[in-house]
Amino acid sequence: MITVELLEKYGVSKKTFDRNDIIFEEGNLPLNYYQIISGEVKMSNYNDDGREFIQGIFYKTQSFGEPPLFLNQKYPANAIAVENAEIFILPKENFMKLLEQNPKVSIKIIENLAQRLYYKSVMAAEISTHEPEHRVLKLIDHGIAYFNFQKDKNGYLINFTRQQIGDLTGLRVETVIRAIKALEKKGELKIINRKVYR
Amino acid sequence: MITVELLEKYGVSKKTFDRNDIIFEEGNLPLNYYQIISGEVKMSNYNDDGREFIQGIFYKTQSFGEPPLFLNQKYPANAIAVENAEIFILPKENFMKLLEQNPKVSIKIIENLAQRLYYKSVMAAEISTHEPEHRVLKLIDHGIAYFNFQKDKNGYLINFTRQQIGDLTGLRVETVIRAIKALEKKGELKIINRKVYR
DNA sequence: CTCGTTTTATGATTTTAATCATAAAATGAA
DNA sequence: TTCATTTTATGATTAAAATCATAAAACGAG
Repeated sequence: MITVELLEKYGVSKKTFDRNDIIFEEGNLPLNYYQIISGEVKMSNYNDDGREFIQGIFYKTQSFGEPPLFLNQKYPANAIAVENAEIFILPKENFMKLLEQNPKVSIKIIENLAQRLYYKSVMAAEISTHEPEHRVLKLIDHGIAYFNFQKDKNGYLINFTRQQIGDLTGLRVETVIRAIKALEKKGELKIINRKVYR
Repeated sequence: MITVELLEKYGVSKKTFDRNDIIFEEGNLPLNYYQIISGEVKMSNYNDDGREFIQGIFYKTQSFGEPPLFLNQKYPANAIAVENAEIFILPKENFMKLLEQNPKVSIKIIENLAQRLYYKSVMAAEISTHEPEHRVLKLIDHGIAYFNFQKDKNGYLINFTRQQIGDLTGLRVETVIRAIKALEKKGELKIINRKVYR
């Protein structure tokens, strides 16, 4: 998102997180700009009985957690490393100075926020008004365009677990399993030794 | 959002829309920047059997529909006048030139997108993992902060219909009616001749 | 390699909100 | 000011996904 050179010019630091480490927590005030060097990060909420909702999954070069930074509001969700991750951390003041002094970066930020808003619009409509199979398929098709799914001879490998798909679509894991089976039967996707291809 | 003077400098035009007029439609490519002068606009989706999901409601001074403009993507939803509305319309090229030549406007845009992303994050988690009463209350509390609800001696008047609340939370109107009654019984809000106060 | 954990899987049962039916009250356009 | 439409309301019924129970397969840390 923001080039390494520019980040270093403004005093960025690096930090590593192990699988399941918390990067920041819901309810806390934002202090930094975060940009992934390597690994995978999820932003998610937990309701009172521990049920998870995944707001989004982020990969290398992507930033996350900016909205509350711009609004001086508390984080609406937690950021957690899904696998070992290396992350650039830039203190808020430095980040704001960087933005001010480099107007072209603003455009990049706008495009990034616009992209995330677009995803949330699509998924909100799905979750509210469509049945499980439709939701799952929409998530998968969005993922092919914006998550880093790899294509091989069987098609795109959807490298999410059934549980993750459930947490992204507001469905329980059993419902996702049954929806995926039904979609396979309809020829919308393939299951090759438990892995999903589209 | 953007000052009238600046908009006029870049050749903005005004257009009026009657109640239920379509401003733009899902699937179309964005051609303009829209900013409300007066009236009320909703962005919403309809599923196959006509069920509506309202992405957001916008009032005077607010802009809407920018994300696809920045991404050169099709609109993910329709924009419809909820009541007679007067709207500034600035062609895309002019808007982009305005942005380029006025870096401070970018910051305003960023803050606006961040605010909308924040709302969507909160509501997505609600819709996915919480029961009707919780969802309705969260929408109302968000509305007090960000929609233009007016306070009087009974508290904040929630000037949404039960149907609108349903379309914003993914619930059917009967469920919303029952949830509001239950919330009144619990003392979370008041119903004074059919109007909801919080 | 081994063993505990996670993931996928399937069937039975339950719960919850949707749906269906109906109607009174309120609103608004002619 | 009348009449069609919208909004609020309530009860009965249904359908769909959640929940519960259980287990095999796969994975991964040690």
